[in-house]
Amino acid sequence: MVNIKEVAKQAGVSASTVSRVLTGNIPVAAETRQKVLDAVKDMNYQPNPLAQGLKGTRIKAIGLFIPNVRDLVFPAAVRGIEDTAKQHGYTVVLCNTDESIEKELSYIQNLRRRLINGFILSTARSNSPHLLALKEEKFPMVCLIRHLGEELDAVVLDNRDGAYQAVKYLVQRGHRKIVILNGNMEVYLYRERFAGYRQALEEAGIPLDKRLIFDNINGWDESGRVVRDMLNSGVRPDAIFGTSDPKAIGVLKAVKDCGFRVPDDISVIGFDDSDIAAFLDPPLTTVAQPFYEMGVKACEKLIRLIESKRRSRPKVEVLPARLVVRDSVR
Amino acid sequence: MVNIKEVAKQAGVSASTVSRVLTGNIPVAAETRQKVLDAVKDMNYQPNPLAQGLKGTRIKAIGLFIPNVRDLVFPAAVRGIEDTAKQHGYTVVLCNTDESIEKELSYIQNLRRRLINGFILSTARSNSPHLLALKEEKFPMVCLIRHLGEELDAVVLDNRDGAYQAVKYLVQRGHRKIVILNGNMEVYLYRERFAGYRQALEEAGIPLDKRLIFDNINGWDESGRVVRDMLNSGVRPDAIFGTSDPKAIGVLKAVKDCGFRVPDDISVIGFDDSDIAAFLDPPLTTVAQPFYEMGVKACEKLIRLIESKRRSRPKVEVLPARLVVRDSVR
DNA sequence: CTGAAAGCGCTTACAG
DNA sequence: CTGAAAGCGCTTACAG
Repeated sequence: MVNIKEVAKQAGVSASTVSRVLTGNIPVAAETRQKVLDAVKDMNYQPNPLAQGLKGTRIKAIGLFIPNVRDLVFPAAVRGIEDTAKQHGYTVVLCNTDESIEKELSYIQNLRRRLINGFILSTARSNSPHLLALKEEKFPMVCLIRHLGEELDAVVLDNRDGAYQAVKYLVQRGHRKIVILNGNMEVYLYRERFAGYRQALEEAGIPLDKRLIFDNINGWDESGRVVRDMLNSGVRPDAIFGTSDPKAIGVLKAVKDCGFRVPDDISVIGFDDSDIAAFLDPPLTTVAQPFYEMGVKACEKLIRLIESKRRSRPKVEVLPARLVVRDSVR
Repeated sequence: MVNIKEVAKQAGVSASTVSRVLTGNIPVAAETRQKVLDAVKDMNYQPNPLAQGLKGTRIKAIGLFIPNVRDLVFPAAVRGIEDTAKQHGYTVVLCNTDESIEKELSYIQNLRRRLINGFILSTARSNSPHLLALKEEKFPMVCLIRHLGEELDAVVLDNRDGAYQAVKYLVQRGHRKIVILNGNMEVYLYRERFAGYRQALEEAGIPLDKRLIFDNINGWDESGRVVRDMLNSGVRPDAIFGTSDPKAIGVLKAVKDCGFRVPDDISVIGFDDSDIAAFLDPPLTTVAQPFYEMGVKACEKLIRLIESKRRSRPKVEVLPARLVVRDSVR
């Protein structure tokens, strides 16, 4: 690999000059500049980012924390982030945290030292002191999809309203006995979605029924199991609200496995509008979360944070939720 | 961030000594060693990987090229890779190439200079001179899922046999008019799958029928469109073989949209056994490609390549395909 | 076994 | 506008 000295030699200038034309913020005579540019092109020279990084220049990389790429919902966001990063010359390091604090810590340990200029976090529970600590160090970071309150920049959906819209729609269609399959209530977004559920029911004068409320459910296997147990035990709801598409997918299958039709016997509604939603049978009615766009926004926000000198106050950007009506609700 | 000098000072030794105990391959007196370790622990010191990288030490990062994380099939492989990488202290940089040579080139340009120790490529078409060139430079790399012949290490499935098993199964179940929806024939793996299709038909004495063979089809939208057109034009196959699960998913929907039942009227078979396959309706019969395990294997192979001095001859590891029978074939 | 020195490939004050 | 020098934080021959 050719280095700056060899380029300097070929161009007949000093290494300093080469560096100056390449970094670009210090003026160089047009003629000299051209000679350097020619040599650079000729030798196909590219500065070593490690050396640049050592000098404090940007290494142009960001760390992305998500629970699991393998979850239906994250790839679209990841793609939005990566596309945006690439566009700005940044590289993205993927970290699967499985929502484990230990894993997060070990990634942070590993990446913190200048190998990365900032983080996008899609992983936060309410108690994340290690993340707040990073924030204290002025490490650029933005939360995506999930967030930790007002202290950190974030791009999130209006989760309460999304759930509200979903359940309100169910109510409007005449359903009253509405099951909610919710995620871990330690995660802010699930608390919000529950709040939306409750609000819609309250407005309709439908009392909360503990037997219809299921917490801390993850993914399709778990949601399927819960629904099967419920149905087998004789409970017979009008509709089931899965607070994520994976949960709704588990519901779809479990309901049919138990001999009921969707939506004729039981309506199902999801949350996410993942890529597969329209291809399910029946096509899933669900609340859209524009993952790709959210990824783009989060990444742009982060790069702005990294590249701007002064810190402005953190802002959490709340995007509107939108119900996508397909055929899984009667 | 504390650096090696400060640690040396606290431990009362030279920076050289600190470096020696940390890298570990040069002997240090037990007592000195302990002092250093104490200081390191005390100050929570971690060497700056940038500086280490500059000196030629491993930066411990790998670049992962896939067409698109958002495709159903890649996340599981990505996860296998990332888990393995993490276990070995490596970091993975995700690159979505969209099968574009230009994108690949720009990633290579960007990552080559020591920011990455090697590549995992899941992206190769048959003409990939830029990848072969990397290989020439002795850059460690391994192909995953797709490969480029014998010159490069690789972990792939026995694609021909997988397709053969699928179509043979169809034939055994009494189907004769079997449509194949195949991918881009420039991709080796799709040529192989086609070969398997042909072989199974030949063995059964069923002549190839051009009207049942569709090439260069990508993803569910395209496959759905093709199937709808075919069905509307009056062609009525016994079975449809989608050479990837996404294609099969498009088929499932299109067939039903056209008023036919799966599998009663038309059987459908896929390839991949993606996570969602069992949750489709009907659950999809498909050829399993153990993505996670393949990711693990590829990553281990790459790390071995990176960390071993001498190059051994490239080996392509071909894993056996396995048909997973569910309910989409009559 | 240990320290002082050189050097990895850059960038950026410091002179001129 | 340009060059020589120092320095980023390490590692590793070179002496001792």
